[in-house]
Amino acid sequence: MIAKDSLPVSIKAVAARAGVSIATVSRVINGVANKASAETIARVRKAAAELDYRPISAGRALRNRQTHMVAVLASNLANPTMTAIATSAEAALRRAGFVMVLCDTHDTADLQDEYLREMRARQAHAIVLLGAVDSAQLRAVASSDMRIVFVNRRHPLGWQSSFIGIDNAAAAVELADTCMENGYRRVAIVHASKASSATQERVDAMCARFRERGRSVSANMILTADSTDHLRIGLESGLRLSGRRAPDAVVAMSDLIAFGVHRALAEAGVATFPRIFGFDDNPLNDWIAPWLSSVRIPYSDFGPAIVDAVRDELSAGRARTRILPHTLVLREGRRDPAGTDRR
Amino acid sequence: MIAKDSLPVSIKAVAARAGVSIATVSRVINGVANKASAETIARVRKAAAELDYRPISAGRALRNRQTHMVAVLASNLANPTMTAIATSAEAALRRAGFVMVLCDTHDTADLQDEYLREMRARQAHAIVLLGAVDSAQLRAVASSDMRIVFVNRRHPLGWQSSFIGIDNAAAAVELADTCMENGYRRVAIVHASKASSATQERVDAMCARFRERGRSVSANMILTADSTDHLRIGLESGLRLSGRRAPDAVVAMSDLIAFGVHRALAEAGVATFPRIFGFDDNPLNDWIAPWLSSVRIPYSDFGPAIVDAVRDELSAGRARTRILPHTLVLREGRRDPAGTDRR
DNA sequence: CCCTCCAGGGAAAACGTTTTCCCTCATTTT
DNA sequence: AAAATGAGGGAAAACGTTTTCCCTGGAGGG
Repeated sequence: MIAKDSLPVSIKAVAARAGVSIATVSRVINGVANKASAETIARVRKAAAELDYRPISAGRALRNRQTHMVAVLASNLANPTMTAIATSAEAALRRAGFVMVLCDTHDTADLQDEYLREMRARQAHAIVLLGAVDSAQLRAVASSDMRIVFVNRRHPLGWQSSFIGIDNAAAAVELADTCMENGYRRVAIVHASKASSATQERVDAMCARFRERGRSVSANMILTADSTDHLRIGLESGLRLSGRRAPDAVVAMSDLIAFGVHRALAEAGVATFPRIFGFDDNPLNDWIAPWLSSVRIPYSDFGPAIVDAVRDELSAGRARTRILPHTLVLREGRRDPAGTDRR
Repeated sequence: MIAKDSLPVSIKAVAARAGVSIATVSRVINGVANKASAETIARVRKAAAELDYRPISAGRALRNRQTHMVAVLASNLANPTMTAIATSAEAALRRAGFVMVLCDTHDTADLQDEYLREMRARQAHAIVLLGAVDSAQLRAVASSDMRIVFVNRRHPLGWQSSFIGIDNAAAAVELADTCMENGYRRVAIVHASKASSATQERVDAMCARFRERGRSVSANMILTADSTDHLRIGLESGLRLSGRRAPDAVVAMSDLIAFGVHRALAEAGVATFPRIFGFDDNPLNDWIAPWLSSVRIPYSDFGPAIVDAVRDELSAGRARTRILPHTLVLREGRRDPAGTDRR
């Protein structure tokens, strides 16, 4: 086997080896019909294969003014659910011929802006905002031709835009109903910032449902904490909760929050453990959180949906909303450290 | 506020607006000294700011034959530890002026090859192999000038190369010693494919240590399963384990494997629960796996180390090995579903 | 007063593609 | 037999940068 040239092989090299012009090579590579004889095609293919040629993407990008690159801007990669969605996106994008660049905005406008600008400069094919936050560039970008897809959280300003997510209100209603059917009378709600449309929708829908069924929702049963770290929010809220008369159930607006609550209650050594509900259904729950019931987001459906959205935005559709089906996963596993399950 | 041009603003526009040539704009943007008067610099800066100009990266890439893009090829993004490292890498790379493209090779040679070729075509600044597998392109790429950094797993063929990871042998010895100090006489070892240098080193070092201290290591206490899914490996091994006389301790070569083992034992309803050890120390362990002791990999140190490696490879160093410090995190939390902790 | 040198800045080449023209034959149609 | 058509393929422009030359004017030194 011959050692490869250390300098990258360009279309010129292939053309020379095949004895044709670079135009012909380009056309063969791109499968342009009726522009080369079968014999020429074969010769070019052979030369390309022998040299292990692959077009440098910078040249293509310059000419075509677009790369086959999709940027995923996630608000928090420490959240396993985000990475699960990103993982699904990666696979689907690869199958569709894209590569994924993954960015963590840490839920800040500054970082999101920085990345939006960077991705514009890199001519990303599309940008997926996995948990968008309001920011200057986000507004500016609306007037450009940039393809943007919102996932989980809608546009912070409510502007019309492509969206992928679950029906948060419906899921919240299901949770409320489940609580009432199980006879839980004292239900605590723990949530992160309501700047997130998802959180807002969930909390609002739950409260509305309770009231609709004639239950009052006391304000001090709705807890939150000033942080972007869901674990911490859960922990702090859980500690505050453990100081009072115990609730029958706790509904956390994300699994991470639920983890925090659970830990707080466990460490506080509460006597009776409440039923705990979450959102997302972390892929690991079956394995390590058998005490957690959760609204499962269909991670693996997100990838394909994102690819669809990216393609749609390209053609015409613009601003389609895709609601993916969620499932309420009820788990009955041990719920407290002492093993004194109440059922 | 004026609506932005929908067509991207190029260096030409800035030059026109500032009344200078594009050469000057380029030099000002790139901070080339002694090539522009203070006044000119100010004018160019102003024009660039007003147009919100940022150089299209394709142009740069073409000219400079390199992008500021680092590809991270992970063997399994479903593993939270991998994503934790990737997350750390993302942050560090961003601070260093790079963007990260994240790829999942699913531990297959085909996908790794496909991505290696793709990233060569995209002129990635460097490639980080987070769990490399042997593949044709991996061998081919050695003779090119591509910068490659191996993380966690060394080069599958043992070739000299940049490496970042922990001292697996030392950690394994610590684990073995801990087991012996605690008086665990029947210790089971569960591992994934030994094609991974990390796994190999861990298992070998543990066995060696046991023998060194005069303990025999019976083959039927070393379990594995034919899968790349660590959870499944753990589950299957755990089920086999639960059919026999219970071990005092189980050492899993990754936390995911440990999760699988734990679930198997819990579902099998074993009477006495063994102490369980893992590797990686999943960031969520403190919250949801208080029964798991684990060798903590310093995730957040990986990002900076990767950036260093990427820079080193550039200049001269080539093939430096960076061993990051691990910690054995011992947890004493409830270990079994029935709460009958043995201590 | 002449020469040298330097700061400041422009023209143009080069990077690797894709695609639009254009040209040349050979074949078919009138 | 002349004309139209079409297949096959090449030359060159264009995409947006960076950087190498080159030019000009003025300051400093002899």
